[in-house]
Order: sequence, then C-alpha cells, then structure tokens
Amino acid sequence: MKNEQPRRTTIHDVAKAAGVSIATVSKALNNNGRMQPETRDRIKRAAAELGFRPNALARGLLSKRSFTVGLLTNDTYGRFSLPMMAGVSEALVDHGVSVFLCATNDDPALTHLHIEALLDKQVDGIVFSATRLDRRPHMDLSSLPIPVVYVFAEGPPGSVVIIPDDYQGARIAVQHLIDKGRKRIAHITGPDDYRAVRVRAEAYRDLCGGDEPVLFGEWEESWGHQAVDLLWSRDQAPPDALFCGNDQIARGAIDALRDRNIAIPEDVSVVGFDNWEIVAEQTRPSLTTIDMGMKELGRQAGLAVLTLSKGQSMSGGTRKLPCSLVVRQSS
Amino acid sequence: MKNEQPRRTTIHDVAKAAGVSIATVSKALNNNGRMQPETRDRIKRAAAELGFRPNALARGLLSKRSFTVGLLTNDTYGRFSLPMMAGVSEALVDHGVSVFLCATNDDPALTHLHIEALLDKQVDGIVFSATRLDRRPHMDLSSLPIPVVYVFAEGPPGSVVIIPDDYQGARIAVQHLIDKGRKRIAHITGPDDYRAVRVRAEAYRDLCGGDEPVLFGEWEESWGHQAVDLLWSRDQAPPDALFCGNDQIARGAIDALRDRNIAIPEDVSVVGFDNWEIVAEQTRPSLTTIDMGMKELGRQAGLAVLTLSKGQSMSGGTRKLPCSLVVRQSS
DNA sequence: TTGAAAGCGCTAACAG
DNA sequence: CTGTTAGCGCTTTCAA
Repeated sequence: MKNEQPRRTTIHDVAKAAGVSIATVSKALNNNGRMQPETRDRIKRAAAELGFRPNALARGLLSKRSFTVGLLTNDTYGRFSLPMMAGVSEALVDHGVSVFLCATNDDPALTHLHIEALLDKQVDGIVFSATRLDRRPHMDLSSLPIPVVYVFAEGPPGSVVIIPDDYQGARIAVQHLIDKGRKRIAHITGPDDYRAVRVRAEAYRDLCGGDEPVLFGEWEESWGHQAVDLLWSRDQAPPDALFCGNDQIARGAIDALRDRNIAIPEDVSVVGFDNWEIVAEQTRPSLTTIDMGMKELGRQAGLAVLTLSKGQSMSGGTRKLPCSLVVRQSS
Repeated sequence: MKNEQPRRTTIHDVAKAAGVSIATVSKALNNNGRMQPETRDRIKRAAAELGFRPNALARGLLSKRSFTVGLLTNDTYGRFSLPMMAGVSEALVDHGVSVFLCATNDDPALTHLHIEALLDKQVDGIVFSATRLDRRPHMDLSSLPIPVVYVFAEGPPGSVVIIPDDYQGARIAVQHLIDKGRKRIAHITGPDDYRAVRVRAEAYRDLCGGDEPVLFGEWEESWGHQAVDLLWSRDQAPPDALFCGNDQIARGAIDALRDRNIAIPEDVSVVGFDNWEIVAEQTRPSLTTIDMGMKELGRQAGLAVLTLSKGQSMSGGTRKLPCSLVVRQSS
C-alpha cells in the first residue's frame, strides 16, 4: 500500500489561475463583498476546475469555529445508541458539521482522555449520551468552555436535556389496550431503580388504578416468562392484557403464554416497549410496541448543540420527545 | 442556557507568565531543542497552572496532520458496527487521534457529502465499514488523497482490508461438534448471495463431506424453525447436530426442537454464529456460538489507518482475523 | 540558551 | 472593484 501525498490546491493556486489576489478569491467564493459578476464567475470556475476545497483547519483557526462536535457515549453494544448517533450525524452533516465519536466505555480516565482530545481539536460543542436516562457523566462537563447537550442521559440543572417521554409512551400503550376493550391489564417491567421504569409504572397506574400489581424484575426474557407464571397461578382471574417494560420481557411473556395455550391477541393482548425491530418482528405473533424515536432524539440533540455553538441562546431544561405506538399482531 | 466564551489560554499567555518568548515555550513543551532544565520546568509549570492546551487546528495547519480520521458506515441499526466503531475509537484515542463518525445511510449523495466534509477537515485517513463483507462503497475512495482502510467490507485490489476469518470460524464450530462425537451435522444458513455464507458452507463441507445438505434461507428465526421441520420430516435419520449461520437462525431452530421435545444438547447439539450476546445468552439452553471479534477488527483497522497516515507503508491485501468459539449450554 | 521572524491557509480590515 | 496587509496559534529555521 503506497501512500502518495500530492500537495492540495490552495487558495493561492486558484488566485494564480484566475489572475487575481487571494483576497479576491476568498470573497468570490464566499459570496462576500462586491465585485464584478464576471470576475466572480471566472474565479469560481477556476476553483471548480482545480477542485479547490478550503482548508477547514485554517478557516477554523480564524473563525474560532471548527464545525465539529464531539459525541460521548458509553454504549458499545446497545441497540439504542446507534440510531441516535446516526440522527446526530445526519442533522449536522447538512450544516457542514462533522461529529467525533468517542466511546468512553464507562471508564472515567478514558472519558477524560477523549474530552481533552476534543477540546484540543476545538470542537464547537459536545453531545453526551448514555445507556440509561438516569446515568450521569463520570465527569463534570458543565464547566467546559463549550456547550454540552445531554441526550438519553441526565444533565446538571439548567442544562439542555433531550429524552423520550416515557410517561406519554406508557400512556399510549395502556390506552391502546383499554381501547381494545381490555379490563385487567398487568404491567411487567424492569428494575425499579431505573427512573424510566418508575415513570412508566406511574403512567400505568394513573390509567389503570391499583387493581393489578406492577411486577418489577429484570430486563430479561426469563423474567417475562416467570412473571406470567406468577400472574396465572394466583387465585383471581388472570389478566387479559400485558404491558411489558421492554420487548425482551414481552417476548418471554409471549412464549410463556403460548406454553399455556393462551391465544394472542384473542385471550390476552401484549404490548412491549422499545420497538426493537429485530425482536418485535420475529416474535410470533409479531409485537405491538412503543417506539422512542431514538433517531429523532439524536437529530434534536445535534440541532441543539449547533444552536448553542453559534452562541445563540436556547432555553435549558428537559425536553421530552413523544413516543409512538407501532401496532403489530400481538394486540 | 447561557453561553460564555472565555478566551482560551494560548501559547502567548504561557510565554508571558514564564517570562520567555513563545518559541521557547513551544520547544519546552514539545521537549525539542536545547535549553536549561530549569527554564523548561518553569515553563511547564506555568503551562500547567494556566491549563494550557495547544490548539490542534493551528498545529495541524502547520504539520499537515490533523490527528483525525473519518469512519464511514452504512449501518444504523446493526449490532456489529457498534463494537467495531468502539474498537476504532479506542485504538486511536491513545494516539491522540479522534474519529469522525459518518452515517451514510447507504445514500450515495450523503456519502459524498460526508467525504467532502472529511476532506475539508483534513482527516489523515478514512476507515470504511459496511454491514456485510461483500458490500463495496458507493463511491470510488481509492483516488482520495488520503489512505483508506476497509473493515468488514470489500475494497479495491491492493487496498488494506480487514475481515473476520469466516472459514476458520465455521471450521472451529464444526470441529467442536465433531469433537462432541456428533456424526450427522446439518448446516442451516442465510442467503447464498452473501459471500460469508458461501465461505462458511465451504468450511462445513470440507469437514463433513456432502452427506448432509446445506440449507440456504433467510437470516430469520422463522427460517431456523422451518429448516428443522424440513430436516425432521425426511425419511432418513435426523441430524444429531446443527451448525447455524447466525444466532437468530439458531434460536429459531432451538425453538423448533423444543416443540418436538428433542433434548438440547443431549439429542441434538446446536452452534450459532455471531455471538450476539443478548440473544445467545437468553436462548434456553444458552447458545454456543462463534464470536467474530468485531472490536478487535475495529482496533486493527484503526491502527492500520494510523500507520498509513504517518506515511509509513504497509502491505495491502485482505487480512483475516480469527474467530473464537464461545461455549455455552447448547452443545 | 533564547528570541525574532517567517509562514501554514484562510478571512477581514483597510487602501488604492 | 480589487489588492495589500495583518493576524488566527503554532512550529521551525536562523540570528543573536
């Protein structure tokens, strides 16, 4: 693998080719200042012919804006962060801003290393994201000389935070079951030290009252399975609907229901959470679930850092983005 | 959200504080040139006190190296790319190199946009990755003025390509089954227009001969289910082992076996491919499978661009990294 | 041993 | 309307 480095064409090359000074080239290409349209055209043509592209480093040195932002994430395996990151990237590329990916691996030293590298590179801002909403950075980012936006993560008071609206998401899930005529809706969910779990449970209770219990457990299929066994071994009438805290739990529950020869959705409707498509679509019957719109979260976070990095102010606080219901066959 | 921008401390501030010139500061901090140890110390102390960090833009402008690389990926939902990206990021951060994440979304126009943005930002190199090995970029990257490394993707002849060793991976999977005393090993896999599928099938045939058929299908649980039905409805003795093309197919197969009251691993052993942990661990029994070492692939790709970007040469061609067997309960 | 000066590629005043 | 000049923050000769 050889590696040739032909000197890139600079503004000087364009100036020479067009027979003008570099200042004129600069103005022509940036549509600044006044000049004869003919000159401008000639310069632009010369630039195009030479394939001239302005050096962003030089530009940034002068303008104090690098048109880059950093994206910190601790999620190396998760299924949420990838669409989110894609959303950030997509939102910003249109504005000529590129995104530095920083995998922190939940390691404070590594995080520190990344942040220093980002600051050295003069990033215009930082997007911090985590694997769960109530996770805070291992480091105080609020004293950095650049704006920080938190997405799918907690931030210090007054900061810009963008998260899915878990309450509303749970609400439309339960409302959907109610609309289907279900009367005894149970809620099988994850560990109650997750804030999202508590918020969703609250929405559930607000709609269903306290008749059915909320079953807290693990984010695992086996817990869904187990919870169904629990519910169906009580003395009272079993539920006619299950609202599950995520798609894995829902899948475990569906398996357990099938073992008991309970028809879905005829006898029991099931709704999951996350719209983890690869699971939701393969479950039989395919799973009705809640989509948190991770890509849109990312996009908004991207636009937020962009705004802040331009020095424009924006109101801090937590912005909750609506979830949506994806109806499949399990309800 | 307010947005204060206190001017960053520059080399001039350090020079003033230490009572020397900026040239001396530069040399002191970079351990260049000769000077009294005492002076060097004094300057370093002043720099540390002021929290001075050199501006990478200015440095890059001069040195022609930006200490950044671009990572192009078309994978927005996949489970492979995230560890791979983390590997790239991890390998490079130690060298002060940051990684630009570019989600191309399989859109040629967007890809083009990203590449232009990267070139403008003077990236030292590009890592191209895809969702499947035989996918090539929508664009000719080989004529770029910077080195390009392909990971989990095909590249033009002579380029540096880093992929998992599918043949070896399939081999150790099948060998593991043979070692367990299995005699009739079937292979249920994905669509045969994937090169990885063909390579793995070849390894399987080389070890097992042509007695059992290779069943090509979809990367879906339902196909695993269906394939088991096929195999068990033949007139001949059913297999005593299944080597599946990925973990989803394996899971579908396991479900089908359970439906038939076939004991795993007593009657039939099952081995998957991908080590998609969230699936492999939740399957009952948990799934023995092949790990492609995506993170290591990423790390190597990162180190490769780094080498090339320094102008050092390295031999092109396809480097295959070994897969490993993760033994769980299904075998 | 240290400092002055030039220059990386570009933009923005200010002259001409 | 166009060109000269200064300077962004840094490294690197070259003189002192």
